[in-house]
Amino acid sequence: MSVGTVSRVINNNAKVAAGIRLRVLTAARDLGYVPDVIAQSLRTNATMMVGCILADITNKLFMTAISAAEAVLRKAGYVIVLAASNGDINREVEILSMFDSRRLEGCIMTVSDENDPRIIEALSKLRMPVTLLEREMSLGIDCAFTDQFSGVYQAVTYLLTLGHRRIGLITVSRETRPGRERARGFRKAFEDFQLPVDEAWTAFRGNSPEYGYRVAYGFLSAKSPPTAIIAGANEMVGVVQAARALGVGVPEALSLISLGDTDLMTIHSPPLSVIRWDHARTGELAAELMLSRINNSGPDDVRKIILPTELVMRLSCASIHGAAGGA
Amino acid sequence: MSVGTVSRVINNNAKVAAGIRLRVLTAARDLGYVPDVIAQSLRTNATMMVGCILADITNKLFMTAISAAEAVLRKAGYVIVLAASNGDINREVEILSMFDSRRLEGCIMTVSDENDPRIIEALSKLRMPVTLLEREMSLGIDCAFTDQFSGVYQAVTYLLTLGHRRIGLITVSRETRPGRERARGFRKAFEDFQLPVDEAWTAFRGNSPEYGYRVAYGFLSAKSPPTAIIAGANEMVGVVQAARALGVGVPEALSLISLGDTDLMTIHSPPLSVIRWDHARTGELAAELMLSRINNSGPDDVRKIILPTELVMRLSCASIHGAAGGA
DNA sequence: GTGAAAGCGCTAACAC
DNA sequence: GTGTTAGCGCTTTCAC
Repeated sequence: MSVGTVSRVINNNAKVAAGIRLRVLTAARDLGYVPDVIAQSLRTNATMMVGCILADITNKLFMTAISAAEAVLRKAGYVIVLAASNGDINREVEILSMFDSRRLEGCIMTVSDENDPRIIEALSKLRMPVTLLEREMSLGIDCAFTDQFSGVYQAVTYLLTLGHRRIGLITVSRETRPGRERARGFRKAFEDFQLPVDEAWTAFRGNSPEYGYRVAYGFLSAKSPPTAIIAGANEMVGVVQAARALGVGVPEALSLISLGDTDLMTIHSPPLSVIRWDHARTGELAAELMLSRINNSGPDDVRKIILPTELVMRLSCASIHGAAGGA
Repeated sequence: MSVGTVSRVINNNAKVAAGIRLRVLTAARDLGYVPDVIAQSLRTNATMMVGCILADITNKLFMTAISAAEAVLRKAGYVIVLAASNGDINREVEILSMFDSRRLEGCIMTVSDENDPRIIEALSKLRMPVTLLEREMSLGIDCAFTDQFSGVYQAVTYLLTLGHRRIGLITVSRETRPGRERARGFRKAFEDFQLPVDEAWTAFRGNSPEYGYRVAYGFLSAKSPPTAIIAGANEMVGVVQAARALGVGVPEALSLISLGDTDLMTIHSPPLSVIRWDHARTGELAAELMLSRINNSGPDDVRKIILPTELVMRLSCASIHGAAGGA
């Protein structure tokens, strides 16, 4: 009963005599033997770990994706190493190189700026595969994201139809796919209505309630303020607070649409209309992309998965002509 | 320039001639050399990883603690391996043994049942140190938790003072410290008021909006329903929805106090009074306990850290004698 | 079907 | 100060 044999039964690989196998197994149990994954990793070059980098690991929407990713990765024997970047590119680069030296087999992440040369360089000289979550880069990197263009396009179109013309948009940076696509959807909706695009009420430095509050407070204090605001789920918290602070009624004086659905949106009264998508599915798909990349299965070319968004009408949007209504 | 020397400059340990050191460093940079942490780990027995197990990694309040823990662990060179148990003890045991075979150096976790023999056995034969987050066990395990007894005691006392007598409590299982302490605080408040403890309106199978909804719906449909409900932050979402569904006004007909503060509580109108505590601090302290355990610094005996809670009065509680009010 | 032995990339003890 | 070497716990040829 040599170490080789033990190894064989542990990995129940080759054919081992049933008797020996049993003896090894019982001995292992009795001794409380646990294979040392570190040593295995050194030998096999497989650490069975994938990294995840998020700007904020406290964000429920993103963590919903990570949670789903964790479930599929776990099923494949992988474990998740989680790190927060706070939206700092330097930290992202740092974490990436740390993941690299720890030999993680892949990384699912949200870069904070798709165009920053530092991250581009880091990513291009990385030995492990990366899958982007809600991000897109021209580096031959797989990604899974949602159709924020259509989401905002739909939201703006809806508001335009209700008669709104001064429409606010408070969201994340355009250095990132969602911000860029949202800006694009915003413009396109105006254009398709043959209306001049009015970007006076757009703000792209989100992602926090504080930012939402500050910007919305400014917007709503103007001489002729926007009559509707579309905001990211995080920023929306601040928007609602600003409206309340200024005594601006929803939806009579201000229509609201959140980009991303949370408990908060239905608790608000009136319940907020939202652009919604399946965060968990995003994470699942990102994990599957990752796994097939790790296993070298699947096609060799870059894969980009795009998921739909939908407009959920609740009661936070009113017609500008006076009558309140949810549709 | 031998491997030994290289190792020495990488770990800038012993004295290496400045010239050699420089040569090694530049060579390393030019070749893009990254030390293999796996090999280091095998050799030094230090993986520089600590695990975290949460029932739900989507829970913002707990992730706030983990995020803070991650920050302090990172400063010490550690990385976090995150796993979700879904509140399933078997999975907790499984994850623990997986962490063990991966040689993680420690684990910060929330067990789902402090009394389950399976987890007790697993924990007692674990080679790595464990720190409990919001949990307490009699196994000589360090823990960091908040004073939920006082929180609920304060909340109930406040409501009793306002004249409420039928008070609901919807929260997590008593197999877990917070549930147990909340139950204790509930009873104690009644006793100190010389009032019979009325546990008709308590429910201890939370932790979800759905549960909150179901229970609150039942409570509020009774012939003489509770006039106040205290509920965990998650459950509170459902409580609010149930109240709305049944047309029960807050605070006129129902006073509400949330156990745990979230954006949601201030967005609700009227803003909800809450029992609040510092989630981030909890995580920080758990991480510090962990580090000192790993480094064998600090005293050898079990350390239990208890953090305060506070009552934040907003506008969701009314006097039972008719007049609404926040205090 | 099983044992012996090499070697994964590193660190640390030991010589010099 | 620096080079040499053993060995961390495992997997995987290669003999038998």
